Amino acid sequence: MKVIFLGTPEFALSTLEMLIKEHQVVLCVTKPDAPKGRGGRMQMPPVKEMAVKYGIPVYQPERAKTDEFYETLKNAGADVMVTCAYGKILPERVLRVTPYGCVNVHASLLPNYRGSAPLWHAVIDGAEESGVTTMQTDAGMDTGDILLRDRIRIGENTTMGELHDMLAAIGPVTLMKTLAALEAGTVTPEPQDPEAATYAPPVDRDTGIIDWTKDAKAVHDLVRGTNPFPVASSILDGRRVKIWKTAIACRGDEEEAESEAEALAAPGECYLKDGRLLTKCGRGSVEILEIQGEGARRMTFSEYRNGHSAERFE
RNA sequence: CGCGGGGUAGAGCAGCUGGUAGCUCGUCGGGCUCAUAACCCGGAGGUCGUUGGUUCAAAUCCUUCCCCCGCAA
Repeated sequence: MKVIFLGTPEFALSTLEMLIKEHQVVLCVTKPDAPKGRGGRMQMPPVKEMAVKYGIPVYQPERAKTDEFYETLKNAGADVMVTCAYGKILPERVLRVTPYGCVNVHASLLPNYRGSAPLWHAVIDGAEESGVTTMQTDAGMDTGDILLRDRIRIGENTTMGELHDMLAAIGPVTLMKTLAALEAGTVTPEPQDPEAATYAPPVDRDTGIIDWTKDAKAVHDLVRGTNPFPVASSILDGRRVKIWKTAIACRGDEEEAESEAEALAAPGECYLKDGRLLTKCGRGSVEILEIQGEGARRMTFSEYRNGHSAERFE
């Protein structure tokens, strides 16, 4: 089929590449170049880089609600539009410029985690499974009828980055099945249950600030759910630090009770137990495995402690 | 030219109002202990990122380049 692809970040690359191989991508729509990284130099979105590499026309409008946007997509003469983390809501009329409409590849099991950051929230919430959903895009925020879903399990220590890679790997597969089924007319769009919907709002640096009064599991989930971006952070003895990796040392529940002394410790307090350097949480404790101070590289907590005090997180 | 921090023993840091370097951990040797990421004693290990300069003298001041990182986007 002739396809218009709309996507922006790295997550969309595997899907775009598969489309290029299996179908004919006639136009790539992506967000405008933006200043990025240290130095603030302009950089093109990952999707644009790939499109350029394959010699596919690129369109980078600021807004999607313009006549120009509508005309451009309509004139592309495609059979179907595919969106994958494009980052903009498409107007109703645009969704109808191709015979097969628009198919969205979303990194969650809809109706769970509608919105822009499903990967992050699934891990932060401690969800045990996730997956990829393809849907017939409508004018809402990930509210369209579901076409196909593929599931995967999320491990206890899986990071957001790892989940990203897993879903980026199956996304193209789910999409190919979806397109084939659409063409063959063998798929029945299934409406989402609005009552069951949950939302995944954008994450920023503040999302990663650790609340040590929460349970060890919640702290650990936040750390892995914000790795490798925006990364969990806290204040340790007055210094800002990033916390890249933790392990649950003690859940503090019926299965894994804390000792009396531990239960009384203040949240955020660091202490040694059985040769391990632990940090007290609201309930239970975690072992910090990888930490990073300002202006420093990532290192183990033991290394960090050689040159800094490490009494208590705030 | 977006703002800013940093590159000093194997690791993490201090020293940076100039006079050839110190702490913690590790490591090696010895001691002590039922035992401990315990403790005690002793040793090895650094041309202080790179280039040039100022000076009687620079890790410490100025300069070139390389690398790392935080913030903001």
